Amino acid sequence: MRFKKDRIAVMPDTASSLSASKDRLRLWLRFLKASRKIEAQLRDRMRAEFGTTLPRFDVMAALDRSPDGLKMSELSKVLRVSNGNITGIVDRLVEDGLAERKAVPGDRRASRVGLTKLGHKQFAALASAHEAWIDDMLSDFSADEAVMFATRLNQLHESLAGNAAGNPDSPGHL
Amino acid sequence: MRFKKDRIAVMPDTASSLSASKDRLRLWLRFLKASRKIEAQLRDRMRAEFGTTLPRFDVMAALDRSPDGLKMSELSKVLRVSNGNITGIVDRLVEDGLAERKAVPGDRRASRVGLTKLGHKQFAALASAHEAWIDDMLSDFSADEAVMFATRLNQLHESLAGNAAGNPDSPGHL
DNA sequence: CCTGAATATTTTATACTTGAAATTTTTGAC
DNA sequence: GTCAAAAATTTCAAGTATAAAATATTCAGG
Repeated sequence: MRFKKDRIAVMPDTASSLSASKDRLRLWLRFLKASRKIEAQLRDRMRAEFGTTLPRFDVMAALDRSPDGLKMSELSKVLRVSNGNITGIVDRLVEDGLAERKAVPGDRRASRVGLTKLGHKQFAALASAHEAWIDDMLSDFSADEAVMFATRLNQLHESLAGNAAGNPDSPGHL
Repeated sequence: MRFKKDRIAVMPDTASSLSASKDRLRLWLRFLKASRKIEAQLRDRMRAEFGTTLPRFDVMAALDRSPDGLKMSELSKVLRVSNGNITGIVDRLVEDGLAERKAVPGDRRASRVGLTKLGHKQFAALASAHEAWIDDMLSDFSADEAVMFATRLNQLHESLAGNAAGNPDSPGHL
């Protein structure tokens, strides 16, 4: 005996809810598994081919699109990571000559971080390789299917709580 | 003028590939964004309501399903994280009385890790809350849609390289 | 001016994560 | 039996991540 969803009142509410809950849990576990596998491969290739990391790439991506640089707090808001975290990553980028901190004229508390010439150059190579890796890993998604899934994922993201007031959305790259 | 995918030879191959590549990149970025948002909410609730973390939960989930316990190397394989990482997480679970290491009779190198009674009890509460949180966050996915997406994600996972030889798949929970 | 609230950032403490080196124990070839 | 390879785990160094406390600076009233 099988239950069909279009037969009403055959399956009690609780049983139906339970199975939906399990299905959603399974969806999340698969989601996480795929996401981690893709991230692991990206991390390995970043390391092997460019000697860098994903967090550094994310910061560089944000800076590459901002000709005038970003303040530390802007970086942390755009990338949605903590302030203290950004400090460390930017420190290392500066040590490597890929980024620089410039004083903000009217405000001695803040500084503006931007990529150096070398930073922009390295990011261009990184971004190009990154796009190719993704294209390869997701190659069994057609362009149409990719657009469809991306749209659905965007709806999911919108529906999730935590879009704190004053956060208009879309930090751009991420 | 618009291009349609069913009109052949209208759009040169290179242009078509380029846009597919961008579509897949966008898909990946949305994917990552949604995944991170869900993880962030789970982490916050784990912390706020149970004073624990996602990595601890993952380890406990693996142990909860193994009555005889798991060796450190088995844990690290199942969860796909490094050996050294598991050592630290299990250390802290042991400190908190949630897990215990038992010697393996014939082999003084290895030990078997299992949940204590308290560990099993806490995990039951954790798992129940976790499933409810996911059910809430993914509530705009119907059961059918969840199954469909999970299937597609599984195909994606299968298609990704890195399923090292001798790794039959499916670590169970994750 | 002065003082307290707000802002920008860094520092600190703790935990997670990896990859690689080190340690201990087992096992197999001889 | 000995000894080197293999296996199980831990230790280590470096980087990533958070939350919370500390520091420094700006700004708004009074």
